[in-house]
Amino acid sequence: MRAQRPARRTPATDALSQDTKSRILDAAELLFMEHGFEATSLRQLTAAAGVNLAAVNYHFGSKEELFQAVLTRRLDPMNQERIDLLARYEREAGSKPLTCEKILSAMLIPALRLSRDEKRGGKHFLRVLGRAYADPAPFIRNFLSAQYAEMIARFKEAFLKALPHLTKQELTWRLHFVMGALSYTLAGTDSLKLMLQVITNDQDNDELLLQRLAPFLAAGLKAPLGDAKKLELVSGD
Amino acid sequence: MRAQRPARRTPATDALSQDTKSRILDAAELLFMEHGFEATSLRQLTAAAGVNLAAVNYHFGSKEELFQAVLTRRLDPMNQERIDLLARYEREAGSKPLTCEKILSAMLIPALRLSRDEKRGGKHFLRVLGRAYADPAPFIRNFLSAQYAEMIARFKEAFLKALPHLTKQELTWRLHFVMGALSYTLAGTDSLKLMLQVITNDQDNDELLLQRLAPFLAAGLKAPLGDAKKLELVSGD
DNA sequence: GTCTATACCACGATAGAC
DNA sequence: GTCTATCGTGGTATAGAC
Repeated sequence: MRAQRPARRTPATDALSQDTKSRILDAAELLFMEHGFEATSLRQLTAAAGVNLAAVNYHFGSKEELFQAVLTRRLDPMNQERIDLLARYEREAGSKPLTCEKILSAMLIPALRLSRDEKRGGKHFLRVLGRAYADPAPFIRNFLSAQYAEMIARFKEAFLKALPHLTKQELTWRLHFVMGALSYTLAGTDSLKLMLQVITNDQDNDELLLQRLAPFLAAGLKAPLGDAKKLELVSGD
Repeated sequence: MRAQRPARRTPATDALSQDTKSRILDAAELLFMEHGFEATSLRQLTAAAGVNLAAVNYHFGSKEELFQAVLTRRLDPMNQERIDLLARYEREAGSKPLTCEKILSAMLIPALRLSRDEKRGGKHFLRVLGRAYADPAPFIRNFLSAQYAEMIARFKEAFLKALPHLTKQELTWRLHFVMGALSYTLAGTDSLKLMLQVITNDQDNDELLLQRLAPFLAAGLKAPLGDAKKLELVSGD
């Protein structure tokens, strides 16, 4: 069989162990999820993928570029889905502003679908993504901010219309909190689960999780502006 | 001057370059903050601390145990402060249950004080901590869940009294979201700041940040239980 | 007890043979 | 496209100086 480099891959062709590039991506997604980026060696990665050590550098240029490829493969379609869903909701609503809950749905549903889709990495990928958010490596930070730029801008605009009482700056911070809680939750960090003694069984699935997260975030977004004295954050002893 | 190993260190003695152990801890805190745990080499760390390469293994046993020492040095006192502050609030309130805001204050104020205290690592440490939450390494996950166990248990109990309409399980999840947003925010991940185009100047300090975070979290905690249909999370496309 | 120099094997990356 | 050999650097262990 002649080796060739396909211009564009479809989900169908990714189904069972195919070309070198996809095998590397699949193995990388799994191992980065289990051990993180730095703690995953190219030697164990290429061994798991059944390819030569040098194949990563040949196909992706470096370990860092491989990581970006792992992220972009799932993240771009998911964010595009979010943008499209938001646009559809806005079309359906006509000139009326969307509710907070509706806008949140446009963020959460594509993430939920991805986490359920084993063919697209499922929870593996979201955990890699959640960890990437907190990574201090500049190449990751710059990459993520570029990947998210368009989606964030659109949702910010939608939230501004839904929450006219908030200033732009206030909304920016609240979106920061939303993204924090969201990525944290989707990443499913075990440390917190352990801390909180959560028993995660199969019934307690991602859909139920997001149904719990959504009201929490919606209430936070709609909250009245903070009063410093009420919270006694001024350190008086 | 005779070399000796003090049984217990005080903040005062940590003020200016002291013994090998403290110099290593200070350098580690700074470098782990800047580059993360895995990306920081013991060679650059010991060079920055002005000690020999083998000193880390002599004093701490391994790089992993050094990381735990970096965490425990700040985290234990902060969580003890949280527990004490909550107990004081409960004493002052008598038999009445505390408000959500008051309980959140007991969580946030010690964190805010730490972030402001340059002598205790300030923001450096909180950023290391935020990243540690998302780290998949088992030794970090187990360590953190053990360190937080007591604090979480006490606050959970307090919140249960303040929010009698929530089931224990529901509260567990909401605390998960709270910890997510909190650690994320305190960690101050630049990727999100970049994504959201936040201009962080000196006036936009941590106190202001927590004054914004607290109402958001309080509203989320007090939110009514979620309604799945309202959020249209059921994927009917 | 504390510190230093050094040796060890695994790592990411790359050049060059095939 | 793939493979092997090799380089500089990573964490770690230890022998011996003080």
